[in-house]
Formats: sequence, structure tokens, C-alpha cells
Amino acid sequence: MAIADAPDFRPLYRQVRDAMARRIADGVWPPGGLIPSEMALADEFGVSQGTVRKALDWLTAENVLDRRQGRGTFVAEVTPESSLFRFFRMADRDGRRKSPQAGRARIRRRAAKARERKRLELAAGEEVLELRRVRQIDGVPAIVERIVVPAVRFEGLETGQPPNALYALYQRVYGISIISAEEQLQAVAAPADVAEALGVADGAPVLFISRVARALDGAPVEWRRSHCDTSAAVYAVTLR
Amino acid sequence: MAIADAPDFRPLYRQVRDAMARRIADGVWPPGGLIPSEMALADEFGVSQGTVRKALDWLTAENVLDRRQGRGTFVAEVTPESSLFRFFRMADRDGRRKSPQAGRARIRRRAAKARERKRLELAAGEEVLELRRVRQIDGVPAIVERIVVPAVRFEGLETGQPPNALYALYQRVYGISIISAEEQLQAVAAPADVAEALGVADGAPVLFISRVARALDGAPVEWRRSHCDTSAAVYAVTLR
DNA sequence: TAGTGGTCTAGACCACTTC
DNA sequence: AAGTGGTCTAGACCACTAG
Repeated sequence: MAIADAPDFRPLYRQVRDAMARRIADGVWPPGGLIPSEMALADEFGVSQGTVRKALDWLTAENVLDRRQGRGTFVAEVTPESSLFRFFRMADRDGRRKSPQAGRARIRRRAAKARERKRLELAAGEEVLELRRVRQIDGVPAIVERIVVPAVRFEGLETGQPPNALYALYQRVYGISIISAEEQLQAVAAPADVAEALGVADGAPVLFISRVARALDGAPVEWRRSHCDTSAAVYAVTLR
Repeated sequence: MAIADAPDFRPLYRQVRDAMARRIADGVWPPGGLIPSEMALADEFGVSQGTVRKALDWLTAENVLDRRQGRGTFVAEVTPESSLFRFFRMADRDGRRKSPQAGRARIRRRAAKARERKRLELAAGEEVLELRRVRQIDGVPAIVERIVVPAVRFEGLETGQPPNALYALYQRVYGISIISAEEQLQAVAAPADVAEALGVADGAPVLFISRVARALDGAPVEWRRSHCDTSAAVYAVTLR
């Protein structure tokens, strides 16, 4: 941190944290990779080991790093399992988390609508990719999803079938780490197409979820609207 | 931490954290009160200032303490506003959080049912207090609630009308700080009594929330079941 | 001016993993 | 045995608040 073009009044541990976050976002430290030890980082940044530790602990709390005693510090890898555990909230009534299975998805490219431009902070005229699919829980269709992402960030997503766990793909192929998501939930009457896909009665109560997912830098990257049948699995969340 | 009946292999900062949490739970350090300085606590517990700081930072992250440079460390006061902001999740579609207004509540004391004993980890034969009420948002009935708490922890709650923000009362009168809550959400058809209380059609889709709230020591303290009309306000939550 | 928390340093020893 | 992170210590200086 010794070399700076302009004086930086942020705490050293904050500067170190941001410098390390940038290396991860830029792919200098790839997902799953081992990063240098505390001592090596302290030497490189010109600060004490304690200051590096504070930055490392911060990124660990943000689920960006993974520290293991005796082994080292790793860039947290977004696996299908881990991303589903963090952002897929369905569980049975005893709190045991469920995993979904994804059916075939249909993808198309089109101009962004006004509401999509607002949610994803896009300029006028920008394009989006829209993905529609049905996901199953325990073999039963349970979730109908419509996912919209900026086309420019996800070139090539149209070719081939996307996997069940999209966020692992986002990180592995596009270098985009999703670190938070804002969700809004409502109970609604199932529209005809949703009712048919889920195999429930027309107008049956379903859980509607609108989610905006954000990357490491805080930018909105995905808008997802889901209709969920909560008769078997429920939406589970812990407030702190 | 020098004096212990049995050897304690937990880290010192963990032991200090728990000792301080107990003082808050026992009312030795009342809500809003100033607690001793880092140096004074270090002397008292027989550990270094850095270890005390780690315990203080932990409780601060748990929203239990409030530290202000130059002034001191205070026990975070659960005000109606702060507790509603943390645990009441209704908002309008732009993400602006809403506050509820509570109508009259009916309270009764009875034996705990099997499911209640399980959720609240009660022994056989223990009693609970059951509170029923309707809450309004923007003047419109929006939430029907059934709240169950262990009678032994809340003696005297039956006398008088409980306030809208129960968790402030839990802390102020009973010394119980709620620090987390596990919620399960489902879309269901409104039962007849709920539909009538909310002024919606019989069988209309409503959001059903089952919440178990936990105190500083991790013990379950309240089981709350709510039916919400989400046609105007939505349930908003951020996943991290 | 005195006292507080916020930041930063430079060590030490321990527990765990790997070779 | 060597290297890692986890815990703990004992100082230092700074920024902020209050009398």
C-alpha cells in the first residue's frame, strides 16, 4: 500500500481488502486457487500480518475466501452445491434444505424492457437474454422461472443448455461472483401457464419471488422471477 | 477467566463473549447502559485488551453492543423502530420498508401442545401464553398473527395490552434479547377466519409465515405464525 | 485535558496439514 | 520437520467525545 497516486485515507485493512477483491474479480486469483500466506501478503503490501489478517477475515465473512488451518487461504469456489445452498431457499418443514433438478430451458435474445433496464441499471437500447425453465423438487415440477441478464455480460450463454446452478456458471465462465440477492415475495393466484407447468389448479396459491442478484462490485447482474408451489417444500430463511 | 471449576478449552475471546452476554441477559448490564472500557474489562477478566476487543467486536456484529469512538460501549437498546426494522420484513415494491400498526390482542394461558413443545424445546407439562392479534399496514388489516411463548419466561405478560413491537418489550421487561429468527414461508389459501380478518375473499392466496425466534443464548423463545395479505406490501429479504 | 474506541505493529505460542 | 492459519499478548499512535 506504499505506492499510491493520491493520498488514501481509508484504513489500511480496507485498502488491502479492496486490492485483494480486485485480484479475484480480475481473475488474477482464480476460484478454488490458493492465495499467498499472511506473511507473504504482509510483505507485498507493506503492512503488518495483523492488518492482512483483518482484511482476510473480512473477505472470509463475505464468503469470498475460505481459510483452512494448516493448509492455506483459498478463493471460495462457487460450486453447484454451495451456490444452491446459499441462494436456493427451498426446504422441507423440518428445515432440511432441498436441491432442485432443472428441465430444459428456452433462451432468447431481445431488447430490454423499461422495467428490466431499471432493475439491471441498463442504458437505453441494451439487449438482454431471457431464460425460461421449470425446476423440479423430488421429481415434481415446483418452480417456474423467468431469468433476465444483460446480454453484453453473458455472450455465448444462448449456445447450449445452461446448467441447473447458474451462479457457478456465472463465476466459472464469465468471472462474475454473485455475493448478494434482494428478494421480494408475494402469495399470488397461479396464472394459467404457471398452473399448467406446476400441475396445480388454475388460480391456486403459489409463492411469487422477484430477485435481483448482485456481483462483487455491487452491480445488479440478474433479475429472476419465480413462481413456486409451496405445498411440499417451503421457503426457508434466517433473519439476523 | 482465570477462575474456572472445570477446564475450558474454548478460546478466551469466546469465553469473554459468553460472560458478557450473560451479564446482559441477567440484567447486570441493562439495555442502553454504558459498560466498562476495554482496559477495565481486560483487567477484570485477566486477558489482554486485544482479546476483549475481539469479544466486543463479535457482540457488536450480533447487534448486541453499540460502540462509539470517544464515548464508550453501550448495550444496544431494542427500540420499537430498530426491532421492527430487523424482523418485520414488509415493504412496498420499491423496497421502502413499512411499519405496522397493531390492534387489540387477546392473550390466554394454556398447556403447550406437542408441536409447540418441540419448537420451543419445552418439557412435558409446561405452559405457554398464546397471543392473537391483527396488524395493519397503511391503515389496512394485513397480518393475522398467532404468537406462542413459554409462560415461565414471560410472567405477567397477560396483564395489560402488549405493544406493537413485542421484541422491545421482551428486552426491556424480561431481559430477553432476540438476535435471530428462522422463518418458513408458504403461499396458502386464506382460511375463513383469516379471510374475514383481512377483508379478502375466502380462499384468496395469502403468505403464511412460521417463525421461531432465538435469544442471545440460542434458545428458542417465541413461535409466531402469521398470515399476510401481500397484495399491497411484499415480504422483502436480502440473501448474503 | 483525560478517557474512550479505532487502527496498526511485532512479536509469541499453539493446532493442524503436508511432506 | 516445515509451513499454514488460530489465538493471544503488549505495546503504540490516532480520532473522537466530554468536562
